[in-house]
Amino acid sequence: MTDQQNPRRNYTMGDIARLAGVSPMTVSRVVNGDARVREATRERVEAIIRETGYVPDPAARILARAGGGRIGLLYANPSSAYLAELLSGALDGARSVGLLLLIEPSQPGAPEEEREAVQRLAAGGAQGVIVPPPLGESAATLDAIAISGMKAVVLAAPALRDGLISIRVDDQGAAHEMTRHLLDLGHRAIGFVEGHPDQSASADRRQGAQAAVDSVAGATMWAEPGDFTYRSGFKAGQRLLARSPRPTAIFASNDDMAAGVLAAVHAAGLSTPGDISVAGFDDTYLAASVWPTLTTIRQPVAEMARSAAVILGRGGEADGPVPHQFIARESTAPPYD
Amino acid sequence: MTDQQNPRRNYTMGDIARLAGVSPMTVSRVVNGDARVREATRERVEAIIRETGYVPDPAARILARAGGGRIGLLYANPSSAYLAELLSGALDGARSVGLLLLIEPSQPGAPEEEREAVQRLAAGGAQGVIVPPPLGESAATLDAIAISGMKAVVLAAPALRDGLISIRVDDQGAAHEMTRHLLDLGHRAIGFVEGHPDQSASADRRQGAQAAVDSVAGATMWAEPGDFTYRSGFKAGQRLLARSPRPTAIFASNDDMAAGVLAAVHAAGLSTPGDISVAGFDDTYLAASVWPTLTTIRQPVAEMARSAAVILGRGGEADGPVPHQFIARESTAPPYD
DNA sequence: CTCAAAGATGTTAGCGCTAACACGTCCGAG
DNA sequence: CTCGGACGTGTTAGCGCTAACATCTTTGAG
Repeated sequence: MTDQQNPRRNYTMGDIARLAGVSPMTVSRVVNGDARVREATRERVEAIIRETGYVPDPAARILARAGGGRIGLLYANPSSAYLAELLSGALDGARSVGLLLLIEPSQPGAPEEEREAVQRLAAGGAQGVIVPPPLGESAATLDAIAISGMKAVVLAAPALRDGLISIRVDDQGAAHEMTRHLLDLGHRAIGFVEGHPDQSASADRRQGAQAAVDSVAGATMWAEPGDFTYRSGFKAGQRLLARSPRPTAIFASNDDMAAGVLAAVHAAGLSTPGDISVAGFDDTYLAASVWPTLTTIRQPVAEMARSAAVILGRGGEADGPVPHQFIARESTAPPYD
Repeated sequence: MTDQQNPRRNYTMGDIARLAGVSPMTVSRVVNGDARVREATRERVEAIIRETGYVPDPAARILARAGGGRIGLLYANPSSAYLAELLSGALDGARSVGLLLLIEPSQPGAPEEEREAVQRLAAGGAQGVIVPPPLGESAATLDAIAISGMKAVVLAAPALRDGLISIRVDDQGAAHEMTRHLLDLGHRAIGFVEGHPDQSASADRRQGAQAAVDSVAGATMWAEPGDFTYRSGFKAGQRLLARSPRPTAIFASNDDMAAGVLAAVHAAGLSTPGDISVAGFDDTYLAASVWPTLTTIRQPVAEMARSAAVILGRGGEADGPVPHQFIARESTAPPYD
């Protein structure tokens, strides 16, 4: 009955269909890239869509898919440096496969909270869930996911359970590469700051670094524990600087800790990279903000999140480790000597 | 009380209605807190809901409200420290008033991108939009919002256009309070690092600080420009430390810059708070991570985002400035002398 | 008691979209 | 020429929920 009443209403699929002289179903096919549409028809519809700026209503889309088409993204507060990238990537990936992204805060370390976050996602109708670190190695979260029956893609962590899909960089290889860089600059006494012991990437990175050091005669590496926080990096840095002989380069397992190391170096009255080279890992926002800017390894978080969303939507597997990238900045240089 | 019931299949409103022996409409009324339901009925339905763990399908809800019930959240990359809090708050607020939150990345400084982000939100059917800094003071974003006809709540910025609602702390008062703290400790030569000139909070904070300094005889303040980045804080810190007489305390307009100042202090071979006290603003994650931890002003970002969502959903106004909180940590102490 | 105004609940009709199937066309094999 | 089937496109029937109105049930004033 009500034909054209609300002027400020957005176009619906029906409007587009009318304008293009086809049925709504054909518009739907065009929008979803269904192959069985004649080229001429497709073009006509696409022209109208472009003209009107039509965007299909996600809610209706989801609903029509009978409860399907929803995926969840868990997020943990502390990794806030990640968050923006994680979010853009996941949002983008979800949009590209026509999924609704449900976003749910979790609280790593509080099993009950973790469980509830997963349950809320399941209750919200999510069929799959993207699990960023450190949740991907938490028993509480993984158990809750298993019970819920959702598919899951874990980011930057191994697939600890059957059915999990893992998307990660080659931590060991990347750490090897960074260490190699320090060795090539001429450093022989290298300090290493480990990541959180509960995350397997920590061990991987350490092993990669160690392997590189072992491959060069006369090179030594001292490792200090850390937990991926600025503070732990600061303390580990202090311990490493107190050693004698003092390392001429310090490689921290992530950027936050590298920034902490930087503070420790300065607090000790030394300079970077003049006295001590410092390297980080992840290439978060921080890496390019601190002074001097950090030489680090770029982990394509947005890309990884996008893939995760696509995999959850279309099915399919991760195809091997995600490529990382070595980023040379100001914090590393040859040892003064 | 976490029942371990299986969330296998998702219940629909019809299921709940059948189990409670009422019509779906009555369940809808209970779920939405409609007053016109007999107490006995309400209780029966609520019991079933609790038992089954039923959660109404957001997509269906939105759809049924005929395009209504959607609000958008713009987000800007650089403010990543904010993001986690912003997101939790907005998500929470949206949920509490039954709205779907559309999240859209924007790119402050790129007018075309900003415009498109707003348009995507409008095309997605958002009726209102939450605008975090620095977008709330960008002409491109504000114009696009005005054209789209969406309501908008700007966070931490003034209402630069008619119809905008602003939610912010009393920047001037908070800065006054922090400066007062430094003065009370005995500092008389105070350095101030300004925020980005395009954000009005920068001027507010500066004025608050200046007013406090002016109220104490013999106290002086030197202000250096900055732009809210770590790097600008570092540089401003260096300039302030080069002054003579050297300030004994430096108040940076946000935590990122305060961290930069800290680095500058250490790079100059000085210590905090022994030689120089340092204070920040915002109380982001960083403030509690750096060493020494920063004395700062807590801005309840999550709370503000939650209110924004609720205001967009229910209508209503912001009621005056949001209360801030002074947080004393390790980075401030009496001047050594 | 009666009747109408409240009060409580049910019915109907979609919201905008997409499965699943039905219906043309047009083709080449027989 | 037929006819089966491939291909394009339209039709039908909801997905789970909520406005708007219809339909009962209470009330309590008169």
